[in-house]
Amino acid sequence: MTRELFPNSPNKGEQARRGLLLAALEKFGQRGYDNASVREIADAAGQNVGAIAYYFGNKESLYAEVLKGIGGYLRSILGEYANELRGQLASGNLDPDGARTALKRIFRTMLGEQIDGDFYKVRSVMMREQASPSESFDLLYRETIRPLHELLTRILAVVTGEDPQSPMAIVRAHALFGQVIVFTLARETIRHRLEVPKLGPEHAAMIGDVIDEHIDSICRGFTLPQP
Amino acid sequence: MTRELFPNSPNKGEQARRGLLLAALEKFGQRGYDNASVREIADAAGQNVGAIAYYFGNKESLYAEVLKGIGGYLRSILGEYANELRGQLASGNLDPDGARTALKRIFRTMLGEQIDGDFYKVRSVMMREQASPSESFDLLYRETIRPLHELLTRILAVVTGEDPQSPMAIVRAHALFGQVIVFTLARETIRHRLEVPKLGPEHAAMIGDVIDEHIDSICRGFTLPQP
DNA sequence: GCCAATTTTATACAGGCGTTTGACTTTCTT
DNA sequence: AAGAAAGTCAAACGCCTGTATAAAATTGGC
Repeated sequence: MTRELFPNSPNKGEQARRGLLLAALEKFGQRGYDNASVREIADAAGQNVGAIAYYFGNKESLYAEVLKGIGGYLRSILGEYANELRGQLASGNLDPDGARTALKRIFRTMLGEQIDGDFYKVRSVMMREQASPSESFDLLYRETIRPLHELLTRILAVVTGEDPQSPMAIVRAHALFGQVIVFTLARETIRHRLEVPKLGPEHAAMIGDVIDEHIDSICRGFTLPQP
Repeated sequence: MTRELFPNSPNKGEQARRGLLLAALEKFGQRGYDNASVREIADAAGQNVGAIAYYFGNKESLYAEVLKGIGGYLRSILGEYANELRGQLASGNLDPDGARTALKRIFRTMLGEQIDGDFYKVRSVMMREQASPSESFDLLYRETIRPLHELLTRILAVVTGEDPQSPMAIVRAHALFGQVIVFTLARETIRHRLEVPKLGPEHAAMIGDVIDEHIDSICRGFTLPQP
């Protein structure tokens, strides 16, 4: 649960292992699982091809380890705050205003990470997994994606007064979620449309402002009586 | 500009060509560009491997043709209505209420297509292209995605009163767009969360209802004075 | 400094890939 | 019906892949 994708270590073997994991993340992200060859990954890590078999058994297990690392990293981003919110939800100490603020903070954090941070290395792997989930993706979904999605749904349900288990509440949370991750998933589209060579923190801030507005508007639809 | 992904033809050669394109779309969608082998595609089309070289030159050109077909199909879905809206925009005959209705209709149409329709064959290919755009994707972006995105931005700008060329208007349209396509891009996630084996028309309807609400709320944020 | 365990290395292997080739069959034109 | 054009097909090519092997080099504990 550190902010490091893969923890460092003084051991020689562990360092080689870590180097392979980092190189694998990079190459899998850049070129996809199939296009990234084990030789290429080993070269990028300054290792021999055999090292992958030695440390991970085979290519697929290396990939599974990379996904595990991604899961831990993603959880670490929102980890403490998410637990805090879970506590407030459990004790009933989250009112609609607090829930609205929490949503905005979560989305801001996600946006910041996705546009700066090490996330860019993680992004492509995640996107490819959404397009064609591997067996290892199940683990990532169960341990990382679903808990976050459930948390979002429960927070939003505080605002809307819906049952957080109801399909509509889940769909609503997913739609809101979509407003954020579309800037990751369809990153090239928005980058082209804004005609910028690269999305930076200033874009993350502006996107955050727009999404804040939308969150406020949508929430107001529930707290204000319908006209 | 038909609703057929690839037009049929009485010619023998054209039929073989079409069979290869359909099989290629299916296989590229199921397994990705690299994993779908030319032998596999040819088999699925009931053709010999050499047929791909004969009709398309090589695998990459076959893929480019598939992407072209996808572009035409996507344009055909909203084609007439989009042109109608462009006319209304050009003549200034679109008021905020009409714009809001148009947004809802466009999103409903997209949702319906993405959940039923032939779109499911197209979806995986599109998702993979977002993860790692090929050279052929540029064409798809320029001729299909960008025009739709620009249209959405202009319609939304009628409601918000923003300059449709301004970054905020573009970002706002992208966020709204995200609410819809997240049900395609992160389809597995919502399917798991709703605990259904398959998303059907009834889900498309419910999702449409939720998104309509959100559109209305967000638009009301601009038409009503801030409290 | 030694020995055992760990790590690194080069090489080999079988299999699948996209593509090419050239002979063959079918279809169309006149 | 004949000849040309279009389409089909099996076989083979060179290349790259993931993995296995076994020898060589390095490391760490005593």
